[in-house]
Amino acid sequence: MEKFLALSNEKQDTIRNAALACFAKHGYEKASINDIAVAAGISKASIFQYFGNKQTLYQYLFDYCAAQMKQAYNTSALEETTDFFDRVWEASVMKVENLKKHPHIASFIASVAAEPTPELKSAIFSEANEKYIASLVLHERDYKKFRHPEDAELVFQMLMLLAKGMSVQLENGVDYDGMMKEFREILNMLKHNFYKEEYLL
Amino acid sequence: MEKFLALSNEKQDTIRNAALACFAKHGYEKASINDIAVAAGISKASIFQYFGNKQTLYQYLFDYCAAQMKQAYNTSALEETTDFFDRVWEASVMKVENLKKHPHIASFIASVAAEPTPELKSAIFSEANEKYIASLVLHERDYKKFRHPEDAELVFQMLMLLAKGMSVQLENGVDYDGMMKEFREILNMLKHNFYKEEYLL
DNA sequence: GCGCAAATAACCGAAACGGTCAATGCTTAT
DNA sequence: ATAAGCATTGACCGTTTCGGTTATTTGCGC
Repeated sequence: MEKFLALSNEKQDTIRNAALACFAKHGYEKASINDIAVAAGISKASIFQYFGNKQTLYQYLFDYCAAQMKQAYNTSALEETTDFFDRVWEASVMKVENLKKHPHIASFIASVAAEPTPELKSAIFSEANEKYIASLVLHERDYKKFRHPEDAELVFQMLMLLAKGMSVQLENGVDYDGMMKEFREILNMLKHNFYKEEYLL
Repeated sequence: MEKFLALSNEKQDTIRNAALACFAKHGYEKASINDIAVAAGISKASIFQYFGNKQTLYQYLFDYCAAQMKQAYNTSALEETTDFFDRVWEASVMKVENLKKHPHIASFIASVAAEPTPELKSAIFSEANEKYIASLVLHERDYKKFRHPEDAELVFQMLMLLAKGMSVQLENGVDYDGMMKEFREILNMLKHNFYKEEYLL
């Protein structure tokens, strides 16, 4: 594996992305090293040169993704933002920026959770991370801004579902910036309809 | 193929579901007849007895899904319902009931669209169907009920995204009834916050 | 027990699998 | 220019699995 880490960063990225995409799409068993090699534009033998065997490559990708996902969120920025909808927006931007940089990590992690041999660490870790971010976004002190304070939690759950829908769209090739622009408009609209007038500037 | 149609409906269903799930998960190339046979609890040879070859089976499933999806929506009921949010609810119930009955059709159709040899008929047909339902749900005459009539279209787009998010959750094993209950609550909440008071009973 | 169709175990050649290795380039130091 | 050194790969290994066929077994009405 030192062989692989000695490569240029761009080449590492190409290979990682090819492997992540293949494993995500086909799962561990059905993704062949040859598929990955072709997708990466290198020879099959090179991959064995770099990683020794299929399992080691898979484990490496998993560790890489776990590390990358921890970096994805800037939690301190979230803590400093005072408005609920602004925090939702910030967290979404962080998520999408990360998705732009590493387009296949999310679907790879999702596919690991679906493996018949579930190292469910992945699902658990990934879910725990999401829950943690969620807990940073919704606070009780946000409730009072709502015309009907009891709506706040349901609005939040709705926004989580909305985010899932957006992720699907992005995976299907919808453009990032257009999607984010629409999402920004949705947040503004929700704010104007759900907040008391005194909290709208 | 007459051999297959002579089977009992339950057995047909078992085999179809197994095949749909395998093709949806792995795609045409990587889904093997053996996978399907094991999933269906019958022998590989039987599948060839019924369908002759892999391609014929795939084509049969595609035709079957297309036919099934046309039946899924009761458009006349939609046309008779006068309130926007009620129509959204009705269309969602139809979609979810269909998903309960035929759990793998949606993902199979989605996977056909992702085939490297895209008979893009599937994507086009499926999308056209969705667009048509959408056109039945939102009418201009709904706008006036909104506190801000210009919000109506964006609310609708938001609800479409929300539906996508819900589909993801359902595919991941979240229970149907709980999800639908939450969605009903969301719709009520939106209605109460977006409609003018005079339109709330 | 017999006849017959439905189901399958056993099998086919071909292809693809994970993995190895000797031969090729491609640098770089002399 | 050349030889050493190393990253890269085409060709190959034994094994498994592929789509598809065939010969045998099974279950069932009579």
